[in-house]
Amino acid sequence: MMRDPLIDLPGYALRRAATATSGELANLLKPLDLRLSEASALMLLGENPGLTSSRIGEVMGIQRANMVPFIARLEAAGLIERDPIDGRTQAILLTESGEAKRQEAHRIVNEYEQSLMDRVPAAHRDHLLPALRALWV
Amino acid sequence: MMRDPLIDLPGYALRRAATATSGELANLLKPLDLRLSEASALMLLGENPGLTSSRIGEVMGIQRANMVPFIARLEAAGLIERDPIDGRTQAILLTESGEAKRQEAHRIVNEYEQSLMDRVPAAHRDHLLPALRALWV
DNA sequence: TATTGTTATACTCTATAACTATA
DNA sequence: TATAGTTATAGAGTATAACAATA
Repeated sequence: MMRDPLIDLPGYALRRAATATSGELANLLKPLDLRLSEASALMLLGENPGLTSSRIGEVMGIQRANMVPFIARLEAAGLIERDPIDGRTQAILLTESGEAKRQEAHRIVNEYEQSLMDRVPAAHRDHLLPALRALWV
Repeated sequence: MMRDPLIDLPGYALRRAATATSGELANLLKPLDLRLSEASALMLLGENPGLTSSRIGEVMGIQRANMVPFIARLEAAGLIERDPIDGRTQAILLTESGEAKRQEAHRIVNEYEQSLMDRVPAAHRDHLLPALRALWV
C-alpha cells in the first residue's frame, strides 16, 4: 500500500536500529539514574581506573568540551572522584558507590546485549559486530 | 595498553557506527541545506506523494509532535506544500523545487550508501541489512 | 608551543503532556 | 469518542570557537 525507499538503505537501517535499541537500553538504565553514555563510562573506568577525562573522551568518541558537564554530573552523583596527576591533568577514579553502580549497570547492559544478539537470526549473528566495526571508522 | 570493554558490545558498536556514518552523510548533505531526516522525508515523499504528516511520522519513526516543526521547516524552504484533504488532514506534496532537491539528495544518499557497503568486508556484507532489520523493532 | 581542562553556545533528535478542531 | 495537527517544554547528544593554566 506504500513503498518505503528507506528501508533498503543500510545507513538508514543502522540509524533506526541504533535509536531503537539505545532507547530500550536507556529505559532499562533509568532506574539506576544512569544515562547510556554514563553506564559506558563506568564500565570503561572499571577496567581502566585513573583514565583522564580527555582519554575517556577519545575512547568513547566524546569531545573534550563535552566531557566537562559529563564528568561533572558523575562527580555530583558521587560515582567518581578526581585525583590530580599534575597541575592540569586529573585521574578519574570510581568511588565505592561508583563501583557498586558500575556492577549494577554492567549486569543490565550485558543482559541486554545478550538479548540483542538473540534477536538477530542465527545465520547473521556472527557477522554483525565485524560489519559494524568496519563502519565505525 | 588499555582494555576497552565496550567494543565487544553489539549495541555499543551499533551506536558508534550509526553516529559516525550519520555524521558523514549529514556533512555530504550540508551543501543542500538538508538535514538527514529531511533528505529521508523527501525520498519518502518522492515515492509516495500526498502522505499526511502523521503517516510520514509513523513510517520514519518521528512522533506527531515533532513532525510539526519538521514539516514547517520543509515548507518554509519551499520544498513541500500542504494540500488539505478535509478539515483536519493535509496531504504533503513536493513542490517543483522540492522534487529537484529530492533528486540531488537521492543521488548523494545512494552514492554514500553504496560507499558504506563497500567498506563492509565482502564476507559480512549481505548479512548487515537483515541483522539490522531484526533489531529495528 | 602543545595540551588539559574549561566556558559558552547552538543545533539535531527525541520524549511527554496537554490543547484544538474536526471526523 | 477518536484522530490530525498543534503548542510548549525538556532532555540527551553532538559541534565549534575561544580561553586559562600548565607542561
